[in-house]
Amino acid sequence: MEYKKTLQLPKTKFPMRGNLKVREPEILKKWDGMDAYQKLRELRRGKERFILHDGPPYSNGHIHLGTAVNKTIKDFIVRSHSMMGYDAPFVPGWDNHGMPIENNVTRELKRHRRDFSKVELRERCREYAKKFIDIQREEFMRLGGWGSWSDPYLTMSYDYESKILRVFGELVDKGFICRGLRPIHWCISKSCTTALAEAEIEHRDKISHSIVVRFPLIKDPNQIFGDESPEKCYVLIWTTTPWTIPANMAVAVHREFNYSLIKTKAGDVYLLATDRVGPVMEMIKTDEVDEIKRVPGRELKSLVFKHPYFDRESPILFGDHVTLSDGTGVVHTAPGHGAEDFELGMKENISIFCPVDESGRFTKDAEKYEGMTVFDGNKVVIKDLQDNGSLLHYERITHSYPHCWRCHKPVIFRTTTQWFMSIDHNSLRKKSIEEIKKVAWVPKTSINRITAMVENRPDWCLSRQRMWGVGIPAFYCTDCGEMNMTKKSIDHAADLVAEKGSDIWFEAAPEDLLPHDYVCSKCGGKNFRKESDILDVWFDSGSTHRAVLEEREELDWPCDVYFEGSDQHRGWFNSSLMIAVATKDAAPYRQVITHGWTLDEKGKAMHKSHGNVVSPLKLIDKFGADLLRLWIASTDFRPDMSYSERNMKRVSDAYRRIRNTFRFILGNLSDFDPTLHQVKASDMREFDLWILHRAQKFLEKQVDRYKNYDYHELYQDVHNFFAIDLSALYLDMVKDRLYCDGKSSISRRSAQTAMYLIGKSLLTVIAPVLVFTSEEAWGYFPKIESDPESVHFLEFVQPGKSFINPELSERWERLLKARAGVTKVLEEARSKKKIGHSLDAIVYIRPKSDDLKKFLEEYQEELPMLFITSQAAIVDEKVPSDFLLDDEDAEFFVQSALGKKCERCWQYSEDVGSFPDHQTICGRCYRVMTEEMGE
RNA sequence: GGGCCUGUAGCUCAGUUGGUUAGAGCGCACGCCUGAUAAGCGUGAGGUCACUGGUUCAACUCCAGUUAGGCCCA
Repeated sequence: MEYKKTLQLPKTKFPMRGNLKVREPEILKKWDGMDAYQKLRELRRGKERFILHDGPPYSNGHIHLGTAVNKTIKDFIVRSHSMMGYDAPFVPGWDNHGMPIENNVTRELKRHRRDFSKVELRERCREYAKKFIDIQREEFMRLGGWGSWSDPYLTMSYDYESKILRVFGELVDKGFICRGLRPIHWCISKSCTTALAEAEIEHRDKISHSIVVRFPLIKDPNQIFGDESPEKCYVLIWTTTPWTIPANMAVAVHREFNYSLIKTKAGDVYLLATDRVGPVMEMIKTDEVDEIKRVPGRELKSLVFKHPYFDRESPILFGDHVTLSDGTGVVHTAPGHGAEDFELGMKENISIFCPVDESGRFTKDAEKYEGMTVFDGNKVVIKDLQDNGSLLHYERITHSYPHCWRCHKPVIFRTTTQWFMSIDHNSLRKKSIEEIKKVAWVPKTSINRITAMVENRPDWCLSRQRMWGVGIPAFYCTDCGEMNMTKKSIDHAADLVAEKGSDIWFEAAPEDLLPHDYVCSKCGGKNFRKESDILDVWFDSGSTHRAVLEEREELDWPCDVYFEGSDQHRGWFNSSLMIAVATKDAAPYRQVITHGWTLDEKGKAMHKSHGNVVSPLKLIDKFGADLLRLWIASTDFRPDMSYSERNMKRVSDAYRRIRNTFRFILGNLSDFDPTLHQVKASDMREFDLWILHRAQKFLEKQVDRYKNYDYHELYQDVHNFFAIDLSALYLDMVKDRLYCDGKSSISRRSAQTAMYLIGKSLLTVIAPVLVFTSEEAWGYFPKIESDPESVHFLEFVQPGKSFINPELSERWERLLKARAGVTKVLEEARSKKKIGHSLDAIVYIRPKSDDLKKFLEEYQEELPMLFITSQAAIVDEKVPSDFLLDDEDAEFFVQSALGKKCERCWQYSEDVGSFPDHQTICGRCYRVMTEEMGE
């Protein structure tokens, strides 16, 4: 007879292999069909809210690995909180305006761009942005994240654009907005031609011209140079931007440094910092020199030098920014072309001279250089200096220099009239720092970064000389030139934008953008010109909390969490904070979590030019979204995350373990109906209660992991629980009962009850990470009436606190310790070919203490199950055996199992053969066959 | 150049206020099973805790410096 057919072997259609590439899209379709996200909202309606506010990615290009990591962890956060019972909505958003899109659009049009009006170009930008919103939405959704994808927030939506203007209006009203002449980074490349914000600058190496130049002395009222003939006296300066020489207005020294007068063999006298004499003399290749005088910097006051070739004075000024780290200790000062130079110039009432236009060409103020670009001008300036003998040294050097983050070209400093948000108005900076202290920063150290950021940031330059964005709603009176902008005029514009979009600003005539009968506040004139600058896109995204948190019914201001990459300390965390504190006196977030960057296998940043960029789309195609999600969960996101194929392999293995364990559980629950077959705890087997205790403890811990965002520890714990507690221990040992005991026996139902309770709990605990697999398994899982159609609608399920039983747990831990000795001695016997399967063996244990002996004897019945041997015995004397192990608690001996192998359960037993109608099976199986199987 | 962060077995992570031979899982090696089978089980080998110096009776843990990498800035 084929006894195999009388066993309850696992039976399930849940496939062993994930085949995620095919299955995940099916599940997505299912979710779409049931409107899953909305349904979850309804289920959680009225519950306490947990709001994660999505930072908007830029709607340009496909998603990359970093974006995938960001959105996926956001999904972990949102889903886990939803499973904790919160109403946790997720409203995704996109940042749409800005240079990159404008550049791409104009680049596509090439030279035809001039045939298009601003409004037409903006229309193209809008289409471009829309295209990538759709692309990225598809890509994000494929990752498995739930959210209001059909109704995201977009910074280019009319409502949003209108809200930007209203927020701007509030700032105007409160006095935060001002116009001013400022030196700013300026990109002169054809595609940009704009002011750049701090965040739009990247530093990279550049080859520059390093020059040392002498400026002749013209005024020396205090006789610093003494009797030296004035036409031989000079001050030395060093610069790496020769093109700023035409804009030189002064030379700066440090009060606290010493300066030397150096006389060369040729009789020239040079003024420079004492500490710089050596290096500079070496540079200009003059070593035969005498120091004829040493003067404290403060005494150099009133010296005036002459511009090397323009008829212009260049007086000595004092500046704290002067250093001795390189150069001559005397700084060439061009207030039109540098931040510190500008500040010094303002302070000392030096004219802010900026003879360079927006395309980087010298203006007529630069006289002979008019029309040249500054970078071409470099060479001409150097030649001019050389020709008139002012150039003492020239070389090319490589140094770190600011570049435009979009076109990657070097930028220049240029002083222009810009719009600013004042960071110190109304104590904004101070208040912001106070607000920072009230926010929970994760990791804790990130508070250092944001604080330093806010303490040191300059005023926010809000204007951009571009067209793809929200126009700054200012008007200039064409009669008197007065700038006109009030909260009322801005609100009027905002109303129009709400209705027609910000295009209206570019389309309509000024009078159609102003309230009726509006007149110039200064002269009463009625003719206006519109401001042509637009707002910095960081202003758009810095307003999300106002335009989204505040405006959406399902969201709240402030929100619970911002979660972004660590670069956003300077970006979104900062801009959001500025606007929030300025307009609402508080931070827009209670907690800010930052994640590191995704690096390649070697820990290097991913760059297109390095060819080490990993596409999440390719990974999904190859491995499936759940595997990508599992990799993300497995890696601590706080430092940087290093991606490699090797890691993906490791995660695949872990995934298979998890999947197969579920498959085994499902297979063994195929005949289990929880409403009919659950065994109450008091009737359950002790071993089943032990695993329920373990599971309960484990699951409680994992909820804390979710609360603390410790997904990588959760991953480790989950994997260990599956691999050790379940697969290696519990499930392996319980197989005999599941397979061989009577189908409806209480021992089997007891095991099934444990597996059912644990299985359901585990599905919920992995659900936030393995969104697809948990859903798929849920489809095969035994249900009760109240079970929802999606596992993601559940709150975290646990077997119950009543299963916590430390005393019982301690006893089973002790038994498992004995088991460790047994497996070792079995391995010894196996390696010598004495046994194959552990059921081939009987194990004898000779405890070294009476206590252990007594304890093991209590569990005599359970020992064979525990060891998966046919028999186990506690003995007082040594047992003759070649296979023994002596550990600190006991001695272990192995012999061949007694009796014959039962054909049904494969255990050896001495009663095999004693049942005439079933000659090849043991007593236990005989009873099952005759009584429970009703034979 | 400055600020902040990171560096524990091949991989991913633990390691409580400094205190006995630094842990886990995976991977790897070897073996078993063939009633979870493109599965399952067992045993075992892997670490000068980035480096150097210091504090201490004692340092992966504290301090200083170096080095490698990251983000932000100049």
